[in-house]
Amino acid sequence: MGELAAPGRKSIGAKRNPESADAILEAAEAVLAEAGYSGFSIEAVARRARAGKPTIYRWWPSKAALLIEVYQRQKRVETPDTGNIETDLAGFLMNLFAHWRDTSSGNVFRSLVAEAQSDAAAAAALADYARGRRAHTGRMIERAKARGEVVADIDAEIVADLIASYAWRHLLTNRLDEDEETIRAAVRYVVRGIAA
Amino acid sequence: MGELAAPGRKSIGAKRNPESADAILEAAEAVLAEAGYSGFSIEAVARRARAGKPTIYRWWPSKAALLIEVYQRQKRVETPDTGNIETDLAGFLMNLFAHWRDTSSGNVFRSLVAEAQSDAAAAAALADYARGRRAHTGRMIERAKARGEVVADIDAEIVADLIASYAWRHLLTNRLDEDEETIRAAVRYVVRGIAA
Amino acid sequence: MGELAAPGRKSIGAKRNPESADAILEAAEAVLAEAGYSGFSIEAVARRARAGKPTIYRWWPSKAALLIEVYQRQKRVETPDTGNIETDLAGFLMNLFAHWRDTSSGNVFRSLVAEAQSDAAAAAALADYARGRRAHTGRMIERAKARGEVVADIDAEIVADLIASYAWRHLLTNRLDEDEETIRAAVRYVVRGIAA
Amino acid sequence: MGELAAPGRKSIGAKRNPESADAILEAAEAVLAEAGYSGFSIEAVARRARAGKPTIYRWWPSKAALLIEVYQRQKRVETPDTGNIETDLAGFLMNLFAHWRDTSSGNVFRSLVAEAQSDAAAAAALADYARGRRAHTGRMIERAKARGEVVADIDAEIVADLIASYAWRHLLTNRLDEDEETIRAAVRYVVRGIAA
DNA sequence: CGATAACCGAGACGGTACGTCTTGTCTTCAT
DNA sequence: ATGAAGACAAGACGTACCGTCTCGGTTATCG
Repeated sequence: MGELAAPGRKSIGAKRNPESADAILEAAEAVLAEAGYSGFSIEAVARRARAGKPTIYRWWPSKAALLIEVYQRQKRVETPDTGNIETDLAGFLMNLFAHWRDTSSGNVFRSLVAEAQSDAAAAAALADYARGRRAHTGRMIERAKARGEVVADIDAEIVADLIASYAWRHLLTNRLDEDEETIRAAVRYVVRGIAA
Repeated sequence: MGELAAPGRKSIGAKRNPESADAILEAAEAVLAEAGYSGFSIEAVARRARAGKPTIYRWWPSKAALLIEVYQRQKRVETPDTGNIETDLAGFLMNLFAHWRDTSSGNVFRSLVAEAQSDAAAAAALADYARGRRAHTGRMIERAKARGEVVADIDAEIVADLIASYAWRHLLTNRLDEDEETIRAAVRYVVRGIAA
Repeated sequence: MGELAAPGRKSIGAKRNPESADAILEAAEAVLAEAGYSGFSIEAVARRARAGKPTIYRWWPSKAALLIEVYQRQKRVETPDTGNIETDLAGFLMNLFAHWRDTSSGNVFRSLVAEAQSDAAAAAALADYARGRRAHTGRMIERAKARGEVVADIDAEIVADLIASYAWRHLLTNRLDEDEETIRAAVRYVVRGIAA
Repeated sequence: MGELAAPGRKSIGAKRNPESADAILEAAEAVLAEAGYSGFSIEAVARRARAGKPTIYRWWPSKAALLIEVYQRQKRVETPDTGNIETDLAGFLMNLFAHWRDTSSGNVFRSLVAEAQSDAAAAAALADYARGRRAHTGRMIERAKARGEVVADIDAEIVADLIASYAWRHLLTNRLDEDEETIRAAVRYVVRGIAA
C-alpha cells in the first residue's frame, strides 16, 4: 500500500475495515523500516497508509499498541530442539539475531522497548509479551531438565531471563552481528558455569 | 540552582558559566525525577534552570549528551571484593539495583537507553560508556581468575556482558525490586552452570 | 425524544420515520440551547437524538436546513394592532426581543444568520424567509397607511427593513435586553423623523 | 507573500517580527478573498503565509482577533459633511456599501459577525468595535444638531444604530447592490419620518 | 583602558506531531 | 427497500517541543 494505496478505500460499514487495518500495519512497518523509530509518528503512518488519524487512534490507542501488533504480525523465530541444551540455546540466539537483523523486526522491537520507557501502557504490554516469551524459552530448559541434561532444581525462568537479557542488550546496543563463537561462549558459561 | 536559581544569573563573560551549567544539569535531573522521560524536554530543562535554550544547545548538542552528563555526575556503584566471585557479582547487582531504584539514576539511564534507540549520537555515546562499564565489571572476573576461582580461559568480557544484560533488562522492564534470592540464583547459574 | 429518546427506536421501513425526525429536531433545539452555535454540530445532534448521521443528512442537506426547520417549529411572534403605528412597531419589537430572549429562538436565528455567511444554500433560505417576514411587517405599515396615519407614498418594505434591521443587529450583538424607552425612541424616529 | 514568501524568513530575536505579522495578515486577507469564510482556517493562513501555526496563535488568540486586525488594516470609509444630514447619511451608506462591495472588507466583516455568533471573545471585540463606529456615525448627527438641523433632544446613538443596522443587514443578506433611491428613501424616513 | 569577543537569558521563528473533533460518504445489518 | 449505526478519509483544531536565530546586555581578555 503506502502511496500506492487504492486512493478510494472506503468504509465497509459499521465495522472494522480489514483493508484499512492492513494498510495501517503495513505502513507502520514501512515507516519504521525507512525512517526508523525517530521518524515513526502516527501522522507519518496515516499519511503513508492513506488513512485518517482517528482511524488509527480508534483501533490502536497508542504508538506502543501499534508497534506490538506490527511486531506480532512478523513471523516467529524457531526454537531448535537438537537434544542438547547448549546447542539449542545458541541456535535460538543466532536465529533470533538473524531475524532481528534481516527483517525490520529488530527495529520494531527496539522501538517498542524505547517507547515502553516513557509510556506506561507500552511498558505493561511489553511486560506481558516478555512474560510469554520467557515461558517459551523456559520450555527449552524444561525439556533439558526432563532429559536429565540440566539439574532438576534449576529455575527455568531465570535461565530464560539471562538468555533473553543477553539478546535484548545486543539488540539495544547494535551488536546483532556478534560472531557465533562469542554467542556460543556466553551460552556455554550459563550451561557449564565459569568456576574452576 | 534549579527552581531556586537566582532569577538574575548573568553571563560571566566570554567563557562557560559554571553556575549555568550546574543549574542546567540539576534542572535536568529534577525534571527527570519529577516528570520522567516522557516529560523530559530541552524546553522543560531550560524553563526549570532559568536558562536560554541556546545555552543548553551550545554545551550539549543533544538530549543524550545531557543525559550522559547527568548520569555521570551521580555517584558510582561500588564493586564488592569479598574474595568470592559469586558473592561479588550478586552484591554488585544488588548495589546497582538499589542505586537505580533509590536515586534518579535508574530513570536517567533508562532514558538514555531509550534515547539511543532513535539517536545515533546517543547510541555511540552509550556504546562507549557501556564498553567502559564492561571492562570495569570484567575486572571482578579477572581478579577471580587470578585467584584461581575461575578457569583461566574464560572471556571476562562475555561474563560481564551477561551480568550487565541481566541488569539492563531488569531496569528496562521495571523489575528493579527483584528479590535477592533470584538475583543470587542468576549469578550462581553463570558461575556454576546449570548442567547436571 | 432528545436525551429521552427511546434507546431502541428502530427503522419503520421505507419511509421517513416521524419519531426520528422529531427526535432530531428536538435534539437540535436542545443542543443549541445548551451549547450554543459553537457546540452545534451534526455530530452532536445525532448523538443527542440517538440517530445516525446519515439519517440527518438524508432529510436535511445542510446545517442550515436543519436550523430553518427548527426555527419554524417555534411559535411565531404576535404583531399587535392597536390602531397606532408607533405603538404597534414598538410592541412588535419588544415582543420579538422577548421571544428571542426567553426561548431558544434567538440562538437558533443567530446561528442561521451566521451559517448563511458561509453557506450559499443557507443564505438563499434565509433571504426567502426574510422576504416573508418583511412582507409581514410591511402589513403593519399598510394598515397604518389605510388609516391615514402614514403618508401614502411611503414604501412599506423599506420601513419594514429598517425595523427588522434594528432587530437583527440587537440580536447579533447581544443587546436583546435593550430598555423599552430606547426601543420606543428608535421607532419614534422612524415614524416622526428627527428633523427640526 | 503566500507561496511567494521569502522561504527563509526567520526570527529577528526576542520580539515580534513585523515581516511575519504582515505576511500573516496579508495571507489572511487573501485566503478570505479566495476561499471565503468557510475556507478560512488558521491552518490555511499559516500555510499561505509560510508561518507556523503557533506564531499566529501567539499574536492572535482567536480567528476573530485576526479578522478584526485584517478589517482594521483596510482603509476607512469617508463620512461626508455636506451640511445636510440626509445627504450625509445617504452618502455614508453608499460609500460604505461600495467599500464593502469593491474590496474584500465586506467579506471580512461578514465573517467577523458570523464568528462573533459562536465565539464570546469575537463578540466582545465586535461590540467594542461597533461602539466606536456608532460614536463615529453619531458625530454626523451631533453636527446636524449643532446646525439646528436636527431637534436637540434626539439621541444620536440611536439614530446611528438605525443606520448601522440597516447597513449590517444589507451586508449579511447580500444586498450591497441596493439601488441609491432605496437607500435615500430609508434615510429620508429616519430624518423626516413617515407619519402623515 | 577601551574595544572586542564570547557568553548569558529571553523569547520569537518556521516546523512537525500530537490527540481530538467534525464533516459528509459509504456499507452492513435489522426491520 | 429503508433506516439506524457506526466506520471511513480528510483535515482543522489548539498545544507542546524542536532546533535556530536575533536581541540586548554583561564581563573577561586583548591590543
